[in-house]
Amino acid sequence: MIQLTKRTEYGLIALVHMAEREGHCVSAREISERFLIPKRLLAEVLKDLCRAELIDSHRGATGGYSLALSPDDLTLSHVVAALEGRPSLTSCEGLAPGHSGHPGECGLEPRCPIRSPLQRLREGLWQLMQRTTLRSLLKPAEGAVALAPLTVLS
Amino acid sequence: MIQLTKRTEYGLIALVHMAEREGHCVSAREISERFLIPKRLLAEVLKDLCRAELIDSHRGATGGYSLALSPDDLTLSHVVAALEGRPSLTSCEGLAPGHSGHPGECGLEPRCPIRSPLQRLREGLWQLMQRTTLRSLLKPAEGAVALAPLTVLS
DNA sequence: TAGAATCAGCACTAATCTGGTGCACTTTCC
DNA sequence: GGAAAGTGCACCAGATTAGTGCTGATTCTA
Repeated sequence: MIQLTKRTEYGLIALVHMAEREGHCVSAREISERFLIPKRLLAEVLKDLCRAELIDSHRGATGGYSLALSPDDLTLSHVVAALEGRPSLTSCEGLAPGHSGHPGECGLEPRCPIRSPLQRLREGLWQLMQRTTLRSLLKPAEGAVALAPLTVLS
Repeated sequence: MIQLTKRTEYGLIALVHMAEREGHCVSAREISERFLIPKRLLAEVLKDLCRAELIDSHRGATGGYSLALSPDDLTLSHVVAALEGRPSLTSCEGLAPGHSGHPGECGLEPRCPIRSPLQRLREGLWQLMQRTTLRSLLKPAEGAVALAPLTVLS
């Protein structure tokens, strides 16, 4: 399915909130109460974002989370990679374009006719995510400009 | 998850095969044997493609399927829409940009901060699929040209 | 120094989705 | 009339996702 998971959704909401509170430390409780997100689940998500070094965590009574990157540098691709892993459009796609990893992964290997073109498509989707910065998610009106033209050639 | 389902994958493989045999009638059995796809599942997929009027079916002993559209007009967006439904990146997105359908669908309705920007992103993804024609999937080498530049503005 | 508030780690459950199958039926060609 | 093809509906099993429980570690504040 072509859909972001709830985890990614919650992660993005949290990141947007942190960006608007830049400089401050935001607790999981605050976010979960404000946006009606299950607190425990949000905590899992934030933990993963922390492991991916997209945010910093601060323990203790007045602890919480804050952005580790500027909203201009943090992109949707970072978030998706941290919470879902890098997307592979078809089951037989390898990781890198070179695809030196698991050559036998695709049962249709020698005859699969759609593999290589779909890899290009995935690259296009990935570019789209790489160009979608957290900043562009902040203010719906302004953000539009940040979604730059995308080319899917070669 | 950002991934096409097996159904879509099988559908694309079948469509590519039909395009290469344009004019002929291709049976589900032929495709399933050639590409090692479970026949019954493929039949389900082809049925859906038929309902979406992307292919024509011909019953009887020498029956089978054939393209209802030219490979230049049939796009990935058609196939995905027929087999998975139009993608909605987040759970709270409505169908149309106007979103007059289910106003209460999103529990975070008034406060969800990522909704509108992600709708724009989805539009970008959708454009990407609309510009990916069946023709561009045919010959990996030539097809590249058909993936035109994509703009995600406004 | 005690307590409260916070993050961290692990395991677990329930619901949903996906891939795949069974079977009986209809249509059409030979 | 029979074989070969598509159609319709229901069903099963495994994987994924959403969400929860509980315990422990850290750190601020009173």
